[in-house]
Amino acid sequence: MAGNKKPKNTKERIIDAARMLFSERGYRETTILDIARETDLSEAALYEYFKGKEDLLITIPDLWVSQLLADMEDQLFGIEGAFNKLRKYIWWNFRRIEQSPWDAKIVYLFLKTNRNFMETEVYLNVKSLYNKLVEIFEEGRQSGEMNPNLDAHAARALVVGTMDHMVIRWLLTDMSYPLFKGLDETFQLLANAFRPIPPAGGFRF
Amino acid sequence: MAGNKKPKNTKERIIDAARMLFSERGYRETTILDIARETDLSEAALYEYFKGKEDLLITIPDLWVSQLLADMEDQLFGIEGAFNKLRKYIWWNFRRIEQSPWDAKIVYLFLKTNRNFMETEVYLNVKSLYNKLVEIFEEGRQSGEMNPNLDAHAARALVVGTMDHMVIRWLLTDMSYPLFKGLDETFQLLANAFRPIPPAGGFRF
DNA sequence: CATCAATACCTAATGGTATTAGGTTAAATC
DNA sequence: GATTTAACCTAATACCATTAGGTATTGATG
Repeated sequence: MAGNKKPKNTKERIIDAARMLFSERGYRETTILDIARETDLSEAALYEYFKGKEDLLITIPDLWVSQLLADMEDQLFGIEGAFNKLRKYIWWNFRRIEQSPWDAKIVYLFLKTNRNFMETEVYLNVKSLYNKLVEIFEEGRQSGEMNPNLDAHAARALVVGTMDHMVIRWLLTDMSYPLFKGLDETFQLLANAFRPIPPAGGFRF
Repeated sequence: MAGNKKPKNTKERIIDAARMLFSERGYRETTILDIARETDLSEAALYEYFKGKEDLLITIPDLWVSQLLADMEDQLFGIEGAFNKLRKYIWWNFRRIEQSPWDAKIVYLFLKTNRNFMETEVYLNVKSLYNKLVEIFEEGRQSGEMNPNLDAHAARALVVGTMDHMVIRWLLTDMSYPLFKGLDETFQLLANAFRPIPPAGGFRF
C-alpha cells in the first residue's frame, strides 16, 4: 500500500456517513435520505449494502469493537500485578472511548440498551472485553493482592457499571469535559473495594 | 366495561396502555394506532391528551418517579448509621423496581440514554433521588464510619453505576432471574470501597 | 326553553420516511 | 459480440405520526 489516504469503498463510505449522522443527530432523527445525500447515492443504493436502517446501525461499531478486543491483550502485555492491570485496563478503555466518541455513542447510547443487542456480533466482543476483568480479579485473588474471598462477577459489575455510568454521563453532556475527570478518585474507591480486609482486631460497624 | 377494578379516566387509560405496549414491544415498535386500539379510541383522540408520541413516553414514568421520591425519606426515616442507610436505600430502590418493571424499563432503557432526558421532569426527580446518596456519604464521612477523605461524588458514581448496571442487565434479560441475585456480595464490595483505610499495622483510633 | 360554549371524541386528510420493484449503464466474462 | 454481473438509478408502495375539520353530548346562561 502506498502511504496515502485509503480510497474508501462504497460500503465504508456509507458506514462513515451513518456513524457521523447517527452520533450527531440520533438514530431516529437521521433518515435514510440524509445518509444517501451525504454519500452521493440514492436511497435504494444503500439497500444493496445493508438490509435496512437497523442493520446499518449495528454494523457501524463492529470494526471498532473488534479492534478494541484485538488491542487489549497487547496493551495489558507485560504488566505485573492485578491492580496495575486493572488500572491499565480502565485507562486504556477510556482513552479509546475518548478517541472515538462517535463509535462510543452508538455502542453506549443506541446499542447497549437495545433489546436486540444481545444478538449482535458486538455483544460477543463486549462480553470478551469484560471477561478479561474476571481474569484479572481471579489473578488478584490468587496472588493475595486482592481479597481472597472476592466474588469476581460482583467485582466486574462494579467496574463495568461505574465505567459505563461515567461514559454515558460524558456522552450525554456532549463530551463537554475531559472523560478522565475524577477517574483517579474513582479508581481509588474501586481498589479499596477489592483489597483484602485488613487482619487482626478487625473493623467495627 | 368488562370487569375493571377502578373507573379510570381516559388519560390514565392511555398511559396504562402505552406503558404496557412500550415496555413489551419497545418504543419504536409501538404505533399510535396500537395504543388507540388498546384504549378503544381514535388516533386523533390521543392528541387531545398528549402533544405527541415522545411526550406520551416521558409522561409515563412521571408519577412513579415522583412517588419514589416521596417514599424515600419515609423509608430511610429512623435508620441509624450511614452504612445502614446505604443498604436500606439500595434494597428499597431494587424492590420498587422489581415491583414496577414496566416503569423501570421506560426509565432505564428508553429515557436515561435519551438526549432529551435532561430536560424532563423525571430527570429532576432522579437527581434528587441520587443526591440523597451524597448526603449519606457526607454523614458517613463525618461520623467516621466511612473514609474521612471519601469523595462523595465519586462514591455516588460507584453506587449509581453499579445499580444501573444490575438493573439494565435484569431488564434486558426480561426479568428472567431475581433482581436481588448477588446483591449481598455486591453491597459488601461497595461497603469496602467506602470504609476508612486502616493505618498500617491494623489499628484504628 | 333556546343558545352558547366546552368536552370528548370522530373520519379523513397530509406529509414524511423506510423499503421495494423494476429498470439502466458499463465493465467483466465467455 | 453476446451475456452476465455490479453498481447504481427513478419511481412506486406502504406505513405511520400528526393535523384539519368536523359531530354529538352536556351543562350552564340569559
